[in-house]
Amino acid sequence: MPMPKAMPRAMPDALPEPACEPKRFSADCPTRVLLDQMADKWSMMVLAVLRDGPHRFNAVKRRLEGVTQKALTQCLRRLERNGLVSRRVIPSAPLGVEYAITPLGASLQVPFGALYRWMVEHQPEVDAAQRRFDARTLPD
Amino acid sequence: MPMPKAMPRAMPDALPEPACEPKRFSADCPTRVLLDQMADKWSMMVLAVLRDGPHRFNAVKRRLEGVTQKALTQCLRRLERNGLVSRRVIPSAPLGVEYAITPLGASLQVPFGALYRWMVEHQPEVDAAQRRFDARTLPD
DNA sequence: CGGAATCCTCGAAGATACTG
DNA sequence: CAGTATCTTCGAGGATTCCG
Repeated sequence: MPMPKAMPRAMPDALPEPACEPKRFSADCPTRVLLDQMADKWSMMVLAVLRDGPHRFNAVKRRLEGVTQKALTQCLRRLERNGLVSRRVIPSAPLGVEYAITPLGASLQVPFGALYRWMVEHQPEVDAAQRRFDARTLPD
Repeated sequence: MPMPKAMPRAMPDALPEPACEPKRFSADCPTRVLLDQMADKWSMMVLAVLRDGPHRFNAVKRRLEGVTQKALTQCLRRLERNGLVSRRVIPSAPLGVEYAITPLGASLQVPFGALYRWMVEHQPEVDAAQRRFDARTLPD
């Protein structure tokens, strides 16, 4: 599984303070690692599930409606690789793997909470904007 | 351009408070619209550029290293559709289009600031976790 | 049970060319 | 200048099967 194929690691630029000079931005900003992680269809929900305590693979899977085994495996691998989730093998009878949130993963939920609140709060505006846009473009 | 092909609009579930029941999560949560927007390679940088004031298309393009006109057009369309950016045509001589951040888009930068600070602050830990993971998996 | 390996498809990203 | 149109490529994502 050659996962880290083209992991970008350059240009510590991003968007700290209002830059007024013609500063240029590059796509391979280190913060992209996290944005890409959040972009994953299931990452945030996995973290939400694991907030209730450690879960086995199928226990997580059962709480995620419509996730495939492959997608969940990839998602958990990436969360583990980024240090947000830990994986522990239980040498029991039929085999068992337990996933748990790490302190790092738990700390992410503070800023994510702020973002989540923004999304819930402004969702009507976004929805209205979308309907306005679609009304202007589609029915031509 | 039939952009809104399968825009999900269902299941107001997400991750509000520590749910302790076997609540199930679905991928077509409304908050995905915003997460997918943030996931875009250039969205956040476009917003950062527009924070300095309105810009013409090529003015934005010049500040984004490596972006193609197609990618930038798509990105701006989506930002406009979601109500985060406004588009204004200037009927000048050779034609001109000015993009500006909306109040809604500006308000997003508050929670995003928190997230950005988390990313910068914890990037060393993420980086270390990645190196640890890769050291355990690759060199077998 | 918790995956890894394989095959397949479909849609997104890039390059190029043309236009109001 | 600010896009749209068309073609191709390429790889993520789903379905299925096999393994420790």
